[in-house]
Amino acid sequence: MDAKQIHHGKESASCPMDFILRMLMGPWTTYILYNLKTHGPQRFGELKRRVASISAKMLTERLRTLEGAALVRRDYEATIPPKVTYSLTQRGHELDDVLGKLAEIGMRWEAEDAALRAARAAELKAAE
Amino acid sequence: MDAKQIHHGKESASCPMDFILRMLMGPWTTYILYNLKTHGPQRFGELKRRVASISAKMLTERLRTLEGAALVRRDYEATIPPKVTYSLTQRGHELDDVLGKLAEIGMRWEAEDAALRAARAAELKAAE
DNA sequence: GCTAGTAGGTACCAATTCGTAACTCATGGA
DNA sequence: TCCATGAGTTACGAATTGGTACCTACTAGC
Repeated sequence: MDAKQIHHGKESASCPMDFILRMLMGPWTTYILYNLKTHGPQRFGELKRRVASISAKMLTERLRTLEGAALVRRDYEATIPPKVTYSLTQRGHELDDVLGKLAEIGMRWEAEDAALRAARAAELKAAE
Repeated sequence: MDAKQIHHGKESASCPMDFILRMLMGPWTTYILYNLKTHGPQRFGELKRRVASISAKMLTERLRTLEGAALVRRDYEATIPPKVTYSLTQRGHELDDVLGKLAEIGMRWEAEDAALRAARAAELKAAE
């Protein structure tokens, strides 16, 4: 799946977070993880409705990747219609802290930037 | 630069880490941040030699993006030949903790996976 | 009999991404 | 005179990505 990543020689050993970041990225991954964390285990359709603009193809692909990385568990019940529930594994929950910190920093920066923009706008207004 | 990210309605507000993750990703970003953190401020060529297989184009583009996000500072001296030094900003250093934790988790998982593979290999050997 | 819902899979298509190779500018050295 | 250096920029081209539309199987409801 990531053929271009074969290049690195000695550098790869120095950056073990690379794998995780590659996992967390992709426009939808954080939404999925976030939803599974805050709303608990969910079925495919539920998840799809929550992320709204994601396509079924993408959601499937992301979930399969996350499953492959052992961050998400897939429970399949062969009822009719079938019922598939996704939940975070223990490994998935190990990211809670980091994701939380990331969210906190993101919000702080957003607030700082908003304050800066407001200050600049006030400055401009005072100057005219 | 990220035109596809306009879609989200109410969902975007619930995931402020999305911006940061989008920043941290891209095959090279973590290498760059890691190098600037561990080896201190560096010139373009130095950085390029450390990351080895990155192209000048990509390095420039990533550094510009990081600069735009205020994670990296660019100091340009118009000598001949020119001298450009890159360093982490305060904001860049705010990621130190998270990146460290991510690295720690990544290494732990790598070790766990290696142990698992070793166990499976031993099992196979015992079975034959 | 027709449609809707569940959980996807598949084919195709357009856009984006990333790498490679060549070019820039000014100077100092062989 | 030609080449190398530092820090890029630009053009081109191939591969990857992600979206849309359509297909599956099965059953319940109208």
